[in-house]
Amino acid sequence: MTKKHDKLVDLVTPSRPTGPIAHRVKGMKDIQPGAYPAWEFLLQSAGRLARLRGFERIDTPVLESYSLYERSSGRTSDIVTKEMYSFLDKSGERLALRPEATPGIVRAYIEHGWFNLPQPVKTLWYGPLFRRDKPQLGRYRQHYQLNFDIFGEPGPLAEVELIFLIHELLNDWGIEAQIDINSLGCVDCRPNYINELVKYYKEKKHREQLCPDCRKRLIKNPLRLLDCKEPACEALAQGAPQLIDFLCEPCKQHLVKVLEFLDNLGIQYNLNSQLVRGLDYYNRTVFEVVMPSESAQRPLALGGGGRYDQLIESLGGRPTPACGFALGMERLLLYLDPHKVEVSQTRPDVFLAQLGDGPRLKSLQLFEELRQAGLTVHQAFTKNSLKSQLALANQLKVKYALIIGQKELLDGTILLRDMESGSQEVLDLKRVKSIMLKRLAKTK
RNA sequence: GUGGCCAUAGUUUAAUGGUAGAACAGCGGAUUGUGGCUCCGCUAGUCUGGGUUCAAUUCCCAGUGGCUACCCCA
Repeated sequence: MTKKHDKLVDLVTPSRPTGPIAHRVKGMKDIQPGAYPAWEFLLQSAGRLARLRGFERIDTPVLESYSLYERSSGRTSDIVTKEMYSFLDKSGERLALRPEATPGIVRAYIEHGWFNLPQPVKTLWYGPLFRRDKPQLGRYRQHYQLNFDIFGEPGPLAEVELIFLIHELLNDWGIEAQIDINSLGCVDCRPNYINELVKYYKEKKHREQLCPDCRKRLIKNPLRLLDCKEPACEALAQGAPQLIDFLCEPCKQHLVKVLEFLDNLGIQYNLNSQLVRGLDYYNRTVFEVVMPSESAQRPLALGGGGRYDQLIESLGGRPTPACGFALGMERLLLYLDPHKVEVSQTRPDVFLAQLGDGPRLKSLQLFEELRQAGLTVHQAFTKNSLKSQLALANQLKVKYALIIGQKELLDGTILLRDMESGSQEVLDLKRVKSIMLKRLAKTK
């Protein structure tokens, strides 16, 4: 039997390495025991609050065709050009590990004809994303995002609803972050602005002062010139034409309406004319949730999003207005109030302790019985000393310990110990289940 | 991708060119069946590969990884 098994292993790993096991891949992260409560807290909270607002949970594949991202995110964006994990499938098709969520969601919207659902369609999406950039605080090559999207709503109410939801979520999580808002205009007015902007920076006296990064930006992504933190560039940006002055009338109205609604709802925001998003598909309203940082020049973004009215059409769907928002899980976890997580944790009900073989057998049965009755039961049947069992019970923060030894087994009884007060009483073994159910119902 | 800092038990760290010390955690024990406090014991470590040297965990180089500031982004 072992022979066969060895052969199998050899087939899988022809040249078995002899050294230490391979290490974790750069930029990847394990979620270790004890870390999950915080993740679950975020997910459950997001799920609950989003559902109340009519968002429905969806998922899309991790693997998509490379061209999806090439077409949607912009051929010049860093995400597509430098950071995507892509490879050639055996079929010859180039595939990619999704670097962002929106294109896949939009693809699904088009492919399954979600425009036939009652509009607007509101979706909640959660999953891992892959970008091969240099790891840093709150940045991993595999990271998790929560995405909220609204399809089919052209009016300012769509982004207002998203921002309101974000506001509620941050509140629920005890995260005091700032919401930045800006408008990027639309296909009609933005080109005019960019022209003006480029013209301004191309003037010789201005161009000569630009930092090397900004010279690249001038060609690649002129909007980014505005938020460079180099002193010289910053000074130049002061005198540069402002996007807001170039917005066409509909865009201006749209922005004003968004801000008006937010004011009415009492949501704090920061109108930030420098805010520019890195992806090509955004138009009109863009927003970011940022956390000011003492060490970095730039605040850490916990999330970002905006309107993308042309994306669906450009991916082959019928023209559909849409907007969306993404929150980075790892970054949220950096600031999540641990107290909120702790409070959300429910303590286990019972720890079953046993002494000796007979009692151990009995407690195995009892364990099943209590578990089926819906109680959270812990045990350590492999441990022998009562001391170590109770120590474990203590660490698990259980409410009650049930102790059964030889004596109890003979008497048909069991000891109930209240782990908080330390008081103990003898119970009839036959009635444990009903007594425990009653007690735990009372404390709830 | 560019720059800076760093690399010792699971974690936080100490020390030395000559057999690595602690704290926390883990496990066990302090008269036989009682947790949280205390005390004691045990387990466990110099990232990898080269070089210098009688001798390297220590010095040098490279790699890898981490942190961090940029770029970019969640």
